[in-house]
Amino acid sequence: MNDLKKDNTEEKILIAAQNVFIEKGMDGARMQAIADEAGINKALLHYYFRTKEKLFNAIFIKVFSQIFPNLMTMVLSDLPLEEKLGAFVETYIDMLQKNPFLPTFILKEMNRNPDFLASVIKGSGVNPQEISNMFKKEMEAGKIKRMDPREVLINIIALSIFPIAAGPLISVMFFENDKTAYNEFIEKRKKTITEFVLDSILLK
Amino acid sequence: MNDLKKDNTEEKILIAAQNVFIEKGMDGARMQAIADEAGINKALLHYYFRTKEKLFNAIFIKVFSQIFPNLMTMVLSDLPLEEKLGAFVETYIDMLQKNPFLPTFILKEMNRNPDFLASVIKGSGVNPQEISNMFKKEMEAGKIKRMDPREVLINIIALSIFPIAAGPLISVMFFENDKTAYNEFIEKRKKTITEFVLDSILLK
DNA sequence: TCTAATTTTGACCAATTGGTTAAATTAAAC
DNA sequence: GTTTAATTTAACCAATTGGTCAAAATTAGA
Repeated sequence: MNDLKKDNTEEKILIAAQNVFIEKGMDGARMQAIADEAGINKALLHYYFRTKEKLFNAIFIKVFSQIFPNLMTMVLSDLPLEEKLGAFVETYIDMLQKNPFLPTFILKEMNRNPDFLASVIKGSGVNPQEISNMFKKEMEAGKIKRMDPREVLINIIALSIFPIAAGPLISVMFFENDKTAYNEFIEKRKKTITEFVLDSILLK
Repeated sequence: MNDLKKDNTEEKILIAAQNVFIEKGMDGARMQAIADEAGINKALLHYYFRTKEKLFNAIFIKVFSQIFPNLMTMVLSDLPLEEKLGAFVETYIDMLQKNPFLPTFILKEMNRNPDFLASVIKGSGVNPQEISNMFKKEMEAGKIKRMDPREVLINIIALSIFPIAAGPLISVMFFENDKTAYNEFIEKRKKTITEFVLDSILLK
């Protein structure tokens, strides 16, 4: 058997499936559309991934690992908090700009199967405890205000994700659907989110 | 013709459709499921709303008006900013707790038809300009920091909506899927979001 | 009460969709 | 080169789904 050929087809399928699933969701995605985008026969799709659900699960796992990128390495770096936060927000929003449908996809499909979600999180290597500990240390060092460290993290993520997930809405409501103006707004947020958070948590 | 009966059936359909659409989305929703939930025949569904798309559009408009509740009246009240913000966050999160699928529904289905989205927003009576002006006045009065007023509003909404939209994720990652602990967390946020925002924007 | 309009229903339909199968093609093993 | 196994394809299938239709039931109006 030629591994090269097999890997190639499988890879093509995974890329195509990710595109279609992220845009249309599980229910809106069509196996035929995925086959077309991969440039293969629909039967071949079922040859590699027996059912739509199995293919979807594979994609969900793959996508989930992308949404929490080098988050952990950043948190564990020994940069000062200000720079750490700035770097995180910037690369995170960068990634979201390239994959604007990603947040909504996760948020929507997350509710499909709670047990599966739990297993995906466990397998993803994301360790919120470690991030919380990082913030706790900064609190004990008197650098930032005492508060629930989970809340700090969730606030940062919320401020980063929401304006992209709600892009079309914000674009229409605040920028008369001018995409350039909206993109500039998001671009600026790479800096202002950090300021906003630091102004709130830093002990002056 | 008996208006009472007609209104009753139509109302039953609208309620059932809202439940099904919000949980399953446009693609995942089944006309049969809506008919069942409304306790009527599927043909009757098509008698009142000719197509699935027409029914969906009616629901989207209805739901959209719920997600920005008495927002405008709150903004226009002459309470001091601190109380205004506190009241908004509290009632807003209250509403979201009762309709946890609502944000994801809007975020997902928003991309289906941009023109329709724009028309819905225009018709919804939400006026972001007026809210921006309110923040601008507070800036000119030297009460809060000078910044893009749109950003203030979006940050408040992001901090309120995201932790509910991402509920299952947060529940698993931070609370070992303990719903009670998660709910307490959200409950506390009714206060802490306000503090978080005020700490950041207030001029001390 | 009788009639016309409206509302409700059950049976039905065409199109779509996920999935199968058997045959054909390609690659690997000997 | 022949055989064997893996990959790819075209044709097909059963189930689901949005939607229709004609008849039945209910209501309104005279």
